[in-house]
Amino acid sequence: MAVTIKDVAKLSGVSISTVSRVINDSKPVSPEVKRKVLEVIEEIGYKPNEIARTLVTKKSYLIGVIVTDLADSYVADMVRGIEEVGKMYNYDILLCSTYGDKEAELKYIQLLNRKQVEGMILISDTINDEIDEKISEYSIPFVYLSRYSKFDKYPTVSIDYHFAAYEITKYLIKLGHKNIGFVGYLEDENSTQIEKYEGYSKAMEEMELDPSFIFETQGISIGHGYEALDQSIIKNELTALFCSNDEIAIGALNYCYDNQINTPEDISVVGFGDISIASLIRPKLTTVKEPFYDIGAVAIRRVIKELRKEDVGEKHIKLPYQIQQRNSCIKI
Amino acid sequence: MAVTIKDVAKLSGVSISTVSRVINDSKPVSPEVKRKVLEVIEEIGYKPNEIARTLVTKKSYLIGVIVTDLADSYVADMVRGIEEVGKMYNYDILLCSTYGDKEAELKYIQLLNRKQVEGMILISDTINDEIDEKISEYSIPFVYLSRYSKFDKYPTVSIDYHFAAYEITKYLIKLGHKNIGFVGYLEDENSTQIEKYEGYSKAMEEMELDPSFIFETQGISIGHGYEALDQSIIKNELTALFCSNDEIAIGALNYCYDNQINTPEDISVVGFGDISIASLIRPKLTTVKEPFYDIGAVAIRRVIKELRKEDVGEKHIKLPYQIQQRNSCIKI
DNA sequence: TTGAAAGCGCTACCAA
DNA sequence: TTGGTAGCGCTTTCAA
Repeated sequence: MAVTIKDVAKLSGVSISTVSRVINDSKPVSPEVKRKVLEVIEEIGYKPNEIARTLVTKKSYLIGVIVTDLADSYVADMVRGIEEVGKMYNYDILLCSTYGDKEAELKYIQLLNRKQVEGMILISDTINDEIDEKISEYSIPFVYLSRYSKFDKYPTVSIDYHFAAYEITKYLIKLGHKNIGFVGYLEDENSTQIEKYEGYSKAMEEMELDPSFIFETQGISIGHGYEALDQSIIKNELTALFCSNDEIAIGALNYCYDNQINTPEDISVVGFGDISIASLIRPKLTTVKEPFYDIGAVAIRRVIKELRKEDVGEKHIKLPYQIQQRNSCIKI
Repeated sequence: MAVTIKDVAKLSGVSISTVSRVINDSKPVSPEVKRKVLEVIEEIGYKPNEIARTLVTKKSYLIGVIVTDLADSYVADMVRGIEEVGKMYNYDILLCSTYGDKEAELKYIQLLNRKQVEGMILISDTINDEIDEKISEYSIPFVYLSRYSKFDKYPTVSIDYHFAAYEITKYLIKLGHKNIGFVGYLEDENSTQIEKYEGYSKAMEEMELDPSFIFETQGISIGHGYEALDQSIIKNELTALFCSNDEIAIGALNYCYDNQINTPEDISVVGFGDISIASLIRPKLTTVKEPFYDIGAVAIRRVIKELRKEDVGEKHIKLPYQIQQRNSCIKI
C-alpha cells in the first residue's frame, strides 16, 4: 500500500487536516509546521491519491474524448490540441475510439460519465438521437467536432466550409483554369461536402463557368476518390479538379499516376483539409488548411471555460483557414 | 448531484448493501428483491460512481499511456492496439503526450501514478535514469515500446530488427541488385538503427557484396532522409537503397522526385516499418511491415495478464513481421 | 493556527 | 438472504 495522508500526519506529529492544508495551501499553517510536514512528504515520497480527492471535491480533472479513429491524422491532430491545452489547465484525457461503431459510442459516453469526467468532446462524423439524448442527460460541458457533419445542436468548432471552398475555387480560376471538375460525396445533404460544393459552384457561376463537371464519390476516403475518376477528365478537357477533401484528392492523384496522367502538368488537383500526408506526397498537394490542432485546442478551452463558469462566447466557433499553395496545381 | 446508491436503496426499500450486491452480482439476492432493485435503477437511471468504487476496490481500470506524439502514425497505431484490447478487458486509457520532452515524461509518470492507473505503457525513443527510477519506484505493470531504442530493463514488444533487415536486403539481392546503399542514422549505438545496419551488412557480406555505400542521416525523419542523399547514388551506380525506416525512405523518394531521378526505374528504394503513408504514396513503398497495432495489443495484454496474476511469458516479446512488396522496388 | 469529525459513494465484512 | 457498519484517502466544516 502506498503512503497516505495519515502516514504523513503521524510522522510529522500533526493532524491530517493540517497536512491537507499544507498540500493544498488552503488555509494558513504556521511556518515551522509547514516545513516539517513538507519535509516528511519529501522524505517518504507522499503523493496525494487523486481518486480520493476527486470523490470529495467532485473534480476529476478528466475530460473524456471519444474519437472515431486515431489513425486518421486529422483526428490525431485534434486530440493533440485537446490534450496539450488540457494539460495547461491540469486536465487529463480519457480516450475512447469507436471506429465508427455507434453502439460503442453510446457505451463510451455512459462509461465516461461513470468515470466522472468533467467534460466531453466527441469527434465523429454523425450524431444520432440516442447519442444526443445521453449527452443532454448528463449536463456536462460538451463540444462536438466534425469536419464532415453540420449538426449544430451542440457547441462546435470548425471553419467556414462554404467560403473556403469558394475561395480555393476562385484561386483555381485566377490561375487560369476554366474547366474545373468537382470531386466529392453529395449524397448526404447534411454534410459539409454539400457546403463545399456550393462554394465551388458559386465561384464558378460568378465567373460564368460551368459547375457541372461533377464526379460523385461513394464516400470520402482515398479509395473513393480513386474510384470516382475516369477518363472523362481528359475528354472533357478538364484542367483542374477541386476535391472536397484531401483523401479524395490523393485518390485522384493516385488515379492519375496509375493512368499516366501527369499532375499537375496534365491536370491540377486541389484538396481540402491539409491532413499530414498532403505535404509529404509528390506532387505536394495544394489545399485548404483546416486548423485541426487549433480546433481541438479551442474546443477544450471552451469546455474548461464552461467548467470555470467563465464566458464561453459563441456557440459555434469558426476558425480561420488558409489556402496552402503547393505543387499539385499550376497556372495555365 | 447525480443519483447514488442510497437513492436506489431508499426507493426500492432495501439496504445499500443489497443494492451493491445486485449491481455487482457479488452475493445471492432473492429474485423479487433483485427485480425490484433493477427496476428502480432503470427508472432513475442510476450509474455507479466509478471513482468511489475505485477508492475502495483499488481497481481503477485505467492504464496510463505516455507517448511522444500521436501525429506519428505508428504511435497512433500502437495506441489503437492498446486501446482496443484494453477495452476488451474493461480498461480505459489515460493518454499523455510528451513531444519528446523528458521533463514532461517524468511529470506524467508521476501524475498517472497519482491518478491510480493500474499499469503503464511508455512509447518513446529513449529512457533516462530519472524515468527509470520513477518507474521502478511505482511497482505497477509496465511495458516499454520503442521502434528505435534497445533498452531492455523493462518488458518490451518488438520485432527482430536485425533479421528483418537481413531479410529485406536478401530480397533486394535476389531481385538482382548488387550495389545497394544503406541510408540511416548510425550515431547512437544503442539503437535499432545499428541492428538494421548489421542485418544489411551481414546479407551483403554473405553474397560478397560491398556494404559500404552508406548515407548517414542526422536523424530518422523524412527531412533527414532527404538531406542525406546526394548525386553519388548515381555516380556509384547504386541500383537500390535500403532505408532504415519509412520516413527516411520517403525522404529519399522525395529527393529522387525533386532531382529527376526516377523511382523505381533508376533506383529501387525499400523502407522499414510500413507506416500508414507508405502504401499511399506513389510509388508505393516496399518495406518491412512492423505490426504496430499488434505491438500495442500485445503490450497491454501483458499488462493485464500481470494485473490478473496470470503467466506473462517472455519479458521481451518478438512479433512476426512481413516483407511488404510494393512498387518502389523492381527486379533488374 | 490547529484538531476532531463528518462525509464523498461505494464495497465488504460481520451478524442476524 | 439481508442490513448495519467500518473504512477506502481525502477535504472541509466546526470548535477549540
